Amino acid sequence: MNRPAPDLLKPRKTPQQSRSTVTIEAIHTATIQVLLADGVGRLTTTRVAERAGVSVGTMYQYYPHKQALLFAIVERQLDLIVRAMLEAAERLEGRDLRTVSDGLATAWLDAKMADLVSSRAIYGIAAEFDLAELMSRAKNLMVEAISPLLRAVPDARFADPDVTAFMLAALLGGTVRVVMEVGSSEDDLERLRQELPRACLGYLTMAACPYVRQRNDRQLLGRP
Amino acid sequence: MNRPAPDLLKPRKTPQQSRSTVTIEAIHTATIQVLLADGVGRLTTTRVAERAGVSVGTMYQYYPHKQALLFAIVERQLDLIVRAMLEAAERLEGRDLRTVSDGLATAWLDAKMADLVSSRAIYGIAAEFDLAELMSRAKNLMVEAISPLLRAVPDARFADPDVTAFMLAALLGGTVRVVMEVGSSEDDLERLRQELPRACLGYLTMAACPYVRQRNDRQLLGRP
DNA sequence: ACCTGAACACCGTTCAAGT
DNA sequence: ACCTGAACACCGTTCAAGT
Repeated sequence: MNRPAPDLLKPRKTPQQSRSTVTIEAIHTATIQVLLADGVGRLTTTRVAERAGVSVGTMYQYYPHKQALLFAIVERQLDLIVRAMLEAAERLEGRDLRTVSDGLATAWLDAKMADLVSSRAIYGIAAEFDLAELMSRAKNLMVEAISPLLRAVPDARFADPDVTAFMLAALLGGTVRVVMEVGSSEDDLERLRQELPRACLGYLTMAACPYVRQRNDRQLLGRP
Repeated sequence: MNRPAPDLLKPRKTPQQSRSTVTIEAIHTATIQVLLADGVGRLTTTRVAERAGVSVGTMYQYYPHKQALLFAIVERQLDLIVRAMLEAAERLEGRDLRTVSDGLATAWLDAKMADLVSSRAIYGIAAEFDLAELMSRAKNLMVEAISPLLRAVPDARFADPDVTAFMLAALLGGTVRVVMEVGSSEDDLERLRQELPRACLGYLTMAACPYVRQRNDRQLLGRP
């Protein structure tokens, strides 16, 4: 509903002189500062401009709306997380199911928990404007990384690695999101940390072909 | 951040005469209509009041903010879902692990998919204002329903049913949410429908004590 | 008890005028 | 090429005046 054309979300002007690059940077960091200090609800264009030391008009030369300010921040954060997952995927290529499962789950948790404040802030922003496309892109990247990883697991075969990767990405992303949004005491986060890897392994085991499941399960019995 | 006191979200005035009850109802349905017709972004107090056939001032006698309008809708929707889950829990009491797992997953999916439009609209609203408390309450109710259910499963023992219930609720809620937010083609929803029950069972099997896992797994091999 | 709607404060966005 | 800030349109909320 009411989604702006994608290119409108990008800075509308590319810097030609060095001073404008500085301006863009200043606006960007000012947005983060205001976001952390006052929350999304109190983030106004005037406040950001003031903090950045420029006039509102200047801001509108580089960011076409208020949304674009927030968009830039979310984009950077999603980038960090996607990169962490791609690195994990590379590192885990060819390892066994349990290692892959654990590796993905903890990589995801680490990436999200690394900057709790930013993560929470971003979930706070989420529906303030339309993040669907941005999230969708990030998710596709994850699926594209996980899918071949699943194919390369030596001790399991998946009927449809693409579907499994899709579901796994949704499971990881969604579970963490809900826990963080719901308020999430330290206890809750600790539980999440313990249980997410199990959920991940549980699903993957279930999605793998049956004989694998049995084999893998016997291994698990070895180490309670 | 910047959460209004809970009681401010409720109607500030209880109807004394029958005409005000009518007014409240009119405002409520007008909000839904505007939401569905124009989206959250275009929902304004004037528009709602106009559609309800009252003046803005009247609206503010019963709903202290714009947020309260949306709050009322989300509350009703969450209520429906929670109720569906409680009923499912009652129905599943004492059944075996697989039945319980499947029952919960499909009850959840059915409740969410029953009114796709509303569900999406609600996720769209979600961060527009602070739903944390509302969501938290709904989640607690679910955990309280699931936890005893897990205890009553005859063919499995859980080390900590509360933790498992907590995680299961997060898993169900989050996964569906992410898939719906990301845009979700019909294909994606179909995949979700197929995979969520497996994820649910996978996690529960993993969370159950090992000997159960093995037993349950043999059963599964019987019916591929 | 309930309703009205002009009035107020505030915010996002623009644009004519500057360097 | 880049910046300024008054001006405009719009929206959430209030309150004195009505029935």
